[in-house]
This record gives sequence, structure tokens and C-alpha cells, in this order.
Amino acid sequence: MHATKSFFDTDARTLALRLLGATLHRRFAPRRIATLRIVETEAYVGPEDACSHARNAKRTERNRAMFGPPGIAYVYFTYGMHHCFNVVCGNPDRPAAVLIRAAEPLRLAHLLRSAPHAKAPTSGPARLCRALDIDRRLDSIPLRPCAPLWISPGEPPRRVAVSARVGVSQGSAWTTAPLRFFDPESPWVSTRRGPYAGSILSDPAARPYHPGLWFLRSGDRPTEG
DNA sequence: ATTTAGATCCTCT
DNA sequence: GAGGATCTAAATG
Repeated sequence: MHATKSFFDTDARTLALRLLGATLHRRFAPRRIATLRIVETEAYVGPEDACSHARNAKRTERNRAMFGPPGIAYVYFTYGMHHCFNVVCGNPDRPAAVLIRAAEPLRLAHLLRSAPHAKAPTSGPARLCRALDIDRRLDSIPLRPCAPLWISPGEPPRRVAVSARVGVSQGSAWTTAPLRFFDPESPWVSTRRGPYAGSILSDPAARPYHPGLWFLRSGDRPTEG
């Protein structure tokens, strides 16, 4: 079983929630495929999102994958040394994507590459890409089975925690929008400090996405454990 | 345990 | 020429 087109063909917030617990497959060679459980995601919801690379629907050479069809990869390079991996969703008129921030290695973890002394080599978007050898060569590729990279549905986490997105530009309401999602029980989550501690999303299905500043009315409970 | 500075270069203005 | 959806090591309390 792999993710069908409709799995990705939805808004970014829905996909970010849907990807928690899903399985990420990285194919290094024909029979060398590492699998990981996705535990942390961020939604970049559309052209109105001031923190998105596709803000104002402005096309550039870098972000062109975000304007492509649902289910392709968007891999970008940043800070002179790091790559980050996103799953494209939405449609060409509403460029949107989900950043994969952390995953738990499940199988063939020995294939992963990491920094010499990294304790949590797949916790954090750039660490994950380093461990999985993801770079711009994989930008825009369709995420389908036997590709270098694909995703299959998995068991959702028991609970979902939500927080502001990490490291996004300051100065707009989008900076603090609750668009980062993670499994509060996973030790592989990248950070839980300060504003990123998160709060429990009591009923994800009951909080449908509405375009605009919907998140300003937020009533989630504080986390514990 | 928490904070800070530096790395490092591609992309866009 | 400036800044970035980050990370690490070093310094500080």
C-alpha cells in the first residue's frame, strides 16, 4: 500500500496532520530502502501565508516545485549548508507544502548518514535530509513507490500536539500560527522548548481548515506528558 | 541547562 | 548585497 494521489491532494494543514505516523521510504539502492515513521510536520498553507516560500504566489526558480502537482517533493537549500524536504499539496493555484521536520528510524537505520557525533540524526529538517542524503537532486520528484523517496500511510499517533512553526520570519500573525504538528509521545521530535512545547489538539477532525486568519481563535489545552 | 556566535552559499532584490 | 522554514560548538550561569 502506498499513498494515492488523493492522499496528498488536500490542504496543507490536513496533510500535515495526515502525515504524522505515516512511513517515509528512502531508496538508496534497489534493495537498500530505509523506512522511518514521521513524527513532526509543519504546514505552509498557501500564498497568503507570510512565512511560506510561496507567499504572494510569487514564483521563483527555487520554489517552483510548490506550484506543481500534489505528491511531489520540494527540496530547498538554505543557510549555506542545509537542505529541507517538503511534500507538495494543494493545487497549482494555491501553492502549499508540508515540511517534514522529524522522523523515527524504523528499518535499515544503518544506511543513514549523520554528523559524526549527532545524537538524534533524524530530528530536525536539515538533520533528516543529511541522514537520508536528500538534496536538490530530489527536488520536484513524484513521491511514488520505488522512487528515491516515497510515503505510505501509517498508524496515526494517539495524540497530536500543535505549536507555532520553528524558525519562521517574525512580524506577522502567521509567525505564531499553530501550524506545527507532532507526536507528543515521540522522543524524536526536534524541539519542545519554550514556545515550541506545544499543546494537545483535542480533536483534529473537528478543526477544519479555513483560509485566512482562522487560527486567531484557538482554544487548545496545554500539554502534560 | 541555556544562550550565543559562527558557519557558509544559494537565491532573490 | 542581504538574508535565510538550521545546526553545532563554545561560553556562560
